Amino acid sequence: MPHDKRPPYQRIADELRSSILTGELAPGAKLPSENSLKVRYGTTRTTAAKAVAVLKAEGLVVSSQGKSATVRPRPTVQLLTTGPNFRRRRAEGVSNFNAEVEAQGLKPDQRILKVETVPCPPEVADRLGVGEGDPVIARRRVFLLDGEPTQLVDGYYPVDLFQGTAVERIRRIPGGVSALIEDPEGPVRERIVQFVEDLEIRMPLPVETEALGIPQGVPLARVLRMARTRSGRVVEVLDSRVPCDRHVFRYVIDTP
Amino acid sequence: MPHDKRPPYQRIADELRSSILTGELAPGAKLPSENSLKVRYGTTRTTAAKAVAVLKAEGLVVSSQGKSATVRPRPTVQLLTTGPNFRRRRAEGVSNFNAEVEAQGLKPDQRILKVETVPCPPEVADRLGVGEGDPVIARRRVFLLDGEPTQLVDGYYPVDLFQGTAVERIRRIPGGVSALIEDPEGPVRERIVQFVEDLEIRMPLPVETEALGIPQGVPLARVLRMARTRSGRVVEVLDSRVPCDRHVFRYVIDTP
DNA sequence: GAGTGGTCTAGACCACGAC
DNA sequence: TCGTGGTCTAGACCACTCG
Repeated sequence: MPHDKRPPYQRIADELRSSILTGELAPGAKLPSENSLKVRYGTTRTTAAKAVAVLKAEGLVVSSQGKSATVRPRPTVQLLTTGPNFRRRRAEGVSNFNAEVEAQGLKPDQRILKVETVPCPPEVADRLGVGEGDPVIARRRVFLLDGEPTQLVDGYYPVDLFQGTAVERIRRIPGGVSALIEDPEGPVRERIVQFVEDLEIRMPLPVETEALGIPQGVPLARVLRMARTRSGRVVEVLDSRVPCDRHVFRYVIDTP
Repeated sequence: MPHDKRPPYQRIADELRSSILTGELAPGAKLPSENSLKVRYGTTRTTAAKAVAVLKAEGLVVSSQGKSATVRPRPTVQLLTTGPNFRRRRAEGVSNFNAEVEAQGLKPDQRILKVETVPCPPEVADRLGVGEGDPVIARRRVFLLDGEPTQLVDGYYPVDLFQGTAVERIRRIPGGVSALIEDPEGPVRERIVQFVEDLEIRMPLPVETEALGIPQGVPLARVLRMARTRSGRVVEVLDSRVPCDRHVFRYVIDTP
């Protein structure tokens, strides 16, 4: 007999997990039903269900009513952040997200949900150098991958620079806001020389789960990115929510 | 009456979550006991426990036997990655981790668990430019924060460069391996000009949970970092596991 | 010792999906 | 229609912590 120090539901979870990690149960494959687990391990369905719940919390398994639980597929899109990359894409007039996604053979899209002037939230105020609660322009967008929502991206812009510009209009800006910032005819007329990107990783809240269709056990990256111009002013703060089952991050850092 | 479309355990979870997010239940505070929830909501303890389990899976709550469930504290240490930073710390002879942690008023430490020559794992082989299974030197370390394990860091090094050097000895290398790589008297004698850092975020496996003391509902970042020298050769691959409840990431990207 | 969470049993009803 | 998972009840025993 195996030493049964661990409770039954963990033993069941352990064995299923091994099958998944060795590839015996491939991504997309069906797990044994809770009833068959109940029989196989001589326990109740409640306990079998708890074992499956463990694997869902680990992000290895997804399930929904009426269907068999299945092994979750692995992440797909790489989000690549490098200085030269940004510069090249600015020149080409494509957004970073679109370029990355297309390079990986998928169909990107984005939708502008809302553009509004709002009191500045604290994490943004810190970075943008305005007072908390001061008015800022917020552009709220959702990025799509093959038609499915895949990122929520809110852009924040100082009113003193962007009031009355295309940033305030609920319409795509050709080449993105970065292009407008660097446009020699635009409201800023300065080059962006630096991005600072902060990643905080946590489990999503139910609102985020719903908005992004995140399955159980999938972490969320909250990415706060500020763009600084040559004069040192922060002209944009992006606040993104990125589900970690569909993305990996790559940063390229050159050392002087 | 509230429309009870959502099941009772979710309603309980919702109310507790609100209390946590508004700060009414501060980090470290005790949650109501499962028995008191059972009474308050007129249900069974099983259901109350499930509500608490939801919050644990969301990483908002931690619990253990005999003690009240409590609100989880927030992350602390920032891991800052920038080119100039690396260069400065190389000059000062301190490691990045140590510098970051000390700057934030905590006591860093690291322990070398093992140094061994092993068959190269696939993700490392890709990056190091050696065949999968070819021998490589692996330095396995654990980083500590105030005495608690906080990161697992495995460094991989090509044997042709580092066999017979300090990299093979189970002892700290003054200034770190980077210093040895750039040492004009060392085995490589080239400057590191670039880091490429890949982050994959997922929930930890039980082995990782145990090794790092990760509470439920806390994601894990697996960071694969390669260091490239001026000649283009990758001379080091670091494979780290970083619990996301104790760290946030910051990358600074300069755009040419 | 009293109270806490961890885990289990043995049922039940329901919503949903596949056939 | 039948099998699936989603959820619940009403108990129970245990290990642990705290006062």
